[in-house]
Amino acid sequence: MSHTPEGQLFTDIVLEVFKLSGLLALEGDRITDEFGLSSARWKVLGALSFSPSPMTVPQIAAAMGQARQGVQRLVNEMRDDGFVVFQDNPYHKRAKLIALTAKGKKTYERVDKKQIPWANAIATGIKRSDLKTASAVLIKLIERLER
Amino acid sequence: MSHTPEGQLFTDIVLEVFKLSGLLALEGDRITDEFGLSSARWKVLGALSFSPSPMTVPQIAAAMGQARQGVQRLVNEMRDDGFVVFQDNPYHKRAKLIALTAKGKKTYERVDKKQIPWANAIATGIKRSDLKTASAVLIKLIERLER
DNA sequence: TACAAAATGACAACATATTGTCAATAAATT
DNA sequence: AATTTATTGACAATATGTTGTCATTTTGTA
Repeated sequence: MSHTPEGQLFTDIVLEVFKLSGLLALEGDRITDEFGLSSARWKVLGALSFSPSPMTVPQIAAAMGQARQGVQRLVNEMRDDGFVVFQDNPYHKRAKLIALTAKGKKTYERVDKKQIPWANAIATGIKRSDLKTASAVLIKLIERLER
Repeated sequence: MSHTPEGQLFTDIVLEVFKLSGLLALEGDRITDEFGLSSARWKVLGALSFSPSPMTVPQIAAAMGQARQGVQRLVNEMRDDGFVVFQDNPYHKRAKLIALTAKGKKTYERVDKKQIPWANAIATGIKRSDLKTASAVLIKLIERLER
């Protein structure tokens, strides 16, 4: 048995995703450093910012595609540093709702502002349609791996 | 200042890459576990397998987009476990050449065989041209981040 | 309702990966 | 050739992330 053409292309993409993920984490650390954040913490703030309502730790972990225990540790530290706050969950005694504090919101906005010119510069000159296709393919792959 | 359409799409891709990378590492650990490997070790074997000649640790790290120290630790452990061997480098006294042992080659082939049907299944039904586009976009982004 | 199964947070162990430092080696510069 | 700069491996500290266990709480089911 050998790779189908599609299977081979997917295998190529796997290697590229690993490499790109490492490079992006490095750059994310640089961008967020001055705000007391890191790539990992930035991702948590992002998940909370995109959500219309506070989330529990397992929900954040699912959104990030990570184990809940690692996210729990990050969230605990970010609470100690004042970026998030734990709210009582009326529907669940154990699973607190994690909400952004004013500091958390403000910091995320500052990072976002700093990130914009960087993102624009990197994406310049790549066809919009190609970026859309790449994004759609990645989403499809994520869906297939989540099951 | 706000995101250009391309910049916004790139930002979406960043989040997708992070999530996909985590999911792929999980699946890679499962696939390689029975062979005494992990996603991280699999990537090292892959870098060596793709190269026509033995590589030094810094070369492997560059190919993987990672810090050399982490790769050094992996390589040292993989030598202890018999997957790779250090060869004298005629051009460099300190930087040994890392080569696959027979066990390393054989193991990589076995993992590859096990990985093929998985890759084919996941990629089935996604347009070949879309996969090609996604791969090309990722490569472009990697190049821009490496500088 | 009562009981079994799943979810959650706390804690610990371990794997992965970056950053920093140091001494030895190699490469570049003057 | 001599000196400076960069590279490399070893080692340590730290951050990130997975896995496993346990007690508690929640959810599903008989």
